[in-house]
Amino acid sequence: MARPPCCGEDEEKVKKGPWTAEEDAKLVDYITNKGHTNWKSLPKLAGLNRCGKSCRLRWTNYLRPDIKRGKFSDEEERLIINLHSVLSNKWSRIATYLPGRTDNEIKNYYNTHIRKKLLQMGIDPQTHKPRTDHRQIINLTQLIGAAQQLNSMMMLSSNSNNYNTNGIIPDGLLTTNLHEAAAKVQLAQNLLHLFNPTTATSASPFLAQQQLSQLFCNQLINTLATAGGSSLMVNNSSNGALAMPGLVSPEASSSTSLVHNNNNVNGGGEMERMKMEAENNNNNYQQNFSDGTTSTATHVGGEYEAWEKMLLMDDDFAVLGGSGFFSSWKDDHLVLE
DNA sequence: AACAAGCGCAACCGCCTCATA
DNA sequence: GTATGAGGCGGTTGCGCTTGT
Repeated sequence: MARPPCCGEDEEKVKKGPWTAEEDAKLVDYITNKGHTNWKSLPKLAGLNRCGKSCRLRWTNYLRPDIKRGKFSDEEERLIINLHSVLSNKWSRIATYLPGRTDNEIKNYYNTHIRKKLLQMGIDPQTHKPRTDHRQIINLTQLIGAAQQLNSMMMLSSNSNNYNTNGIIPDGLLTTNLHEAAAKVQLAQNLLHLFNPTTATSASPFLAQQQLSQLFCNQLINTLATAGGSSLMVNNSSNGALAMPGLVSPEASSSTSLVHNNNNVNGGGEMERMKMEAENNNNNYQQNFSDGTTSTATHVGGEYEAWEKMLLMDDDFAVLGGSGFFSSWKDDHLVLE
């Protein structure tokens, strides 16, 4: 049975449409003095002929005192793109990283401004991957540069002498740790998926793109092999995904890829899967490291939050923009055929 | 100046989740 | 275990403003 409207039989009497200044004042005045513990009863108590849901939306999206209005800064825009590439359309989650901005505002901004920009650059605004249907390819040189950057990072990560007793590489060497290394691996995987020529049809008219893809894949694979060797990277499962054997899920008897299937189709990919796995395991997720040590992470406010944070904030993480890989994506990295 | 088209954004709609009885 | 309802979320709509012709 369908749920009745939130305002029930009073619906036809309830005002809809734009709010007047007088209504705004009433709502602000009431919430300032009494707060909002029950949105359903609030309109009546505040003297408003509005549905409680409408009041809530008006307050959270417009009247709240901590709302930052005005144009989004470049920094905010970059952050939104980064967040969206990881969280997909989870606007409320994205909004938590932008103080003063509402999910609705971010959603509108993305759908009107950012989406257009990405499309113009040949990037699919939903998947954040290049749109092959528009004969547009990413600058190979830049991608190989990314792979080389990954290489040097992996060299440090793969050497156990670089870690302290906490499993973290000291700042003096590099501000990173195994988790960051895994994030980089995830990047590599994304790139491989992006450019894996086997995903192109043999009838593809874009031979040049395929050749470049093949070249890039070879470069990247060589770079990764040099950096990590078989001790760090293994070929996992039939999909050819690269795995990091240091991190093993509790259920899996063999290495579980941290990096495959990060396709954002369901808004999360592998990281979301790990979270779900953690939830199904009483919010715990055990990490078994190559040196025999283990650590258990919790889902809520725990390791996965940290993971997410790292993926979102790390300047070196390619798909997330920042000052590292693809730092100039905004300006020049796309080459039109 | 008048009109059409496009754009931006506030607001709404309907579904989902979760707490509670 | 189930039903119910409030709150939350993402998708969509529609109106007013701007820009182009």
